[in-house]
Amino acid sequence: MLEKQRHQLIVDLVEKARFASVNHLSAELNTSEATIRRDINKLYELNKLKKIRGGAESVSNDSGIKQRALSASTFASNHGMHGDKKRRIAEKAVSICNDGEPIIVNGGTTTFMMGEFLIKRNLSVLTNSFKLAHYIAEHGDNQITLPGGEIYRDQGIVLSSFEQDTIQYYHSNKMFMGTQGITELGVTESDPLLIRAEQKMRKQAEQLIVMADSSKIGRRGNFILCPAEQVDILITDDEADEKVLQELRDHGVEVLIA
Amino acid sequence: MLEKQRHQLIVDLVEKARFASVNHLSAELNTSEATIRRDINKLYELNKLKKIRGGAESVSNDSGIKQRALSASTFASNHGMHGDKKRRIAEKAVSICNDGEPIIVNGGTTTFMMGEFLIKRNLSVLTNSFKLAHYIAEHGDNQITLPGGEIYRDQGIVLSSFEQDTIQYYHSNKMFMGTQGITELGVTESDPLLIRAEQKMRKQAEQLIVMADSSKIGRRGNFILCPAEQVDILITDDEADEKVLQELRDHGVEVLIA
DNA sequence: TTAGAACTGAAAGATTCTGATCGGATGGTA
DNA sequence: TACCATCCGATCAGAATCTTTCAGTTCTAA
Repeated sequence: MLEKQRHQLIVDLVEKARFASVNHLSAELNTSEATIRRDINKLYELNKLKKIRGGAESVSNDSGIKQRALSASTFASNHGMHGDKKRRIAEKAVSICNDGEPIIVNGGTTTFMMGEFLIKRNLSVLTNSFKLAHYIAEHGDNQITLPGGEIYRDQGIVLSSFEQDTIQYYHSNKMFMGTQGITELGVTESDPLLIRAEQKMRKQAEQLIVMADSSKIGRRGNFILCPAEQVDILITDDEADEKVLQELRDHGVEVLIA
Repeated sequence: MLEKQRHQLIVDLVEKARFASVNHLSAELNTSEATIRRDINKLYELNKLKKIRGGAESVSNDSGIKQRALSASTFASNHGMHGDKKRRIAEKAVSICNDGEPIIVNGGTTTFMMGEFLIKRNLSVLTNSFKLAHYIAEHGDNQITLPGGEIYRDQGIVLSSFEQDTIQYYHSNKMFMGTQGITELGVTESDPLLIRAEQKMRKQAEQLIVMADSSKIGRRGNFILCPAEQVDILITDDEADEKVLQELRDHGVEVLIA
């Protein structure tokens, strides 16, 4: 990571949380505390943040609050029932990507959490999630590609009614998607719009990777998206029903525990 | 690969991601780091990018860190020299649209201000401005269509390198665009990227409506976008040079004062 | 075709950055 | 106050990056 990028991330993190400790920053940016201290000193010289014992503080009172409101909504979902699990699953998902690799990410709350980890990596992302694209555009420097189409606010996605699409020029090894439920019968989704969006992108990727926290395992949603055989990898957490997982393995699904 | 091509690619990559490391660029362009460094130096001389340790940074966005927040920067510009004028011009632009009408809006700061008024109306909007789309999606309930493509952070636009595009299915009476300068010789723009984006969308609209505050009237930018004859309506403010306006009228441009 | 200019990749040396370490400073607690 | 844990700044070796130089290649114009 470039020094400038690190500086930007530090300021972002400080702005977002109002305060950030040296320890936290060094863990977050995967660098030594010495470097963080040096960075904080430089940013302090530039008046980009306040230096306080133990870390750094946001320099602006006004805009700080505004920005917090913005990002608060994005991370509000983090603290849901299965927030932590989802977050770890998202982390695991990003970790299996290779540097520089182009990936496809479908809209949804689970996949949205990949954003936090994607911005630390150098991956090229195609996503129909307007929210994810916006998050990465603001916080990261990944290359981002959006399909064309209309914005569906409720789903937070961009979807075109036409076959011709920017997507067709994109190719990737991995496509990531969330799900409402997965059983040995297949992957299900709750919203037909999401299904259409998913199917468009799925053609362009070789591996289909499904992310589902344990509450989704063995559950069935309203609409069937695809049979279990077509899933290459399932990422879930350690509370998933082992019986269902075994059935999925029998259908050729590789199961990863986050 | 020709040097010129390489330079273009480097600038593109830097624009898209805001940063690019020497290492990454040399891998991406399949050339030695020595060459990349030389290229970066040349492009730096030409002010096409900023040189930073480890790589290069996008030049468009000066003070960087603060402005990164896509939505925060939006109203900052409101308070610029011509902020009020721009705002009134944007208001006028929206006012000439008919309810329910589909319109095309090109990226840029002036056109962005249309957002504030668009959300109060019932118009269907096609825009390549990621910022504008985000603003309307958050604050309004208009139907929004985005072209597919990659996100260019500094311009805040989505642009595809391919001809095939969602845009081609869209048709509209009116296309709105800002400009860096307009004279009887034509409409000019500062950023070649914006030109590419503009020309794609222009084909889909019947009327071309240019928005330019008085400081832009009679001024010339770096790149010529189109001759004055192709402009149907010009919206400007009451301080515009009347002599230039008359010349434009003689070229068939209808001039509206906001 | 040839001479000269421009470009490229590689290597050497200078510069800057990073991570680790250590003594001293700071804040909290009894 | 005395003690402890933690944090900070200074320092140094090693790593990464930058500039310069040089030799080989490609391009250009006569």
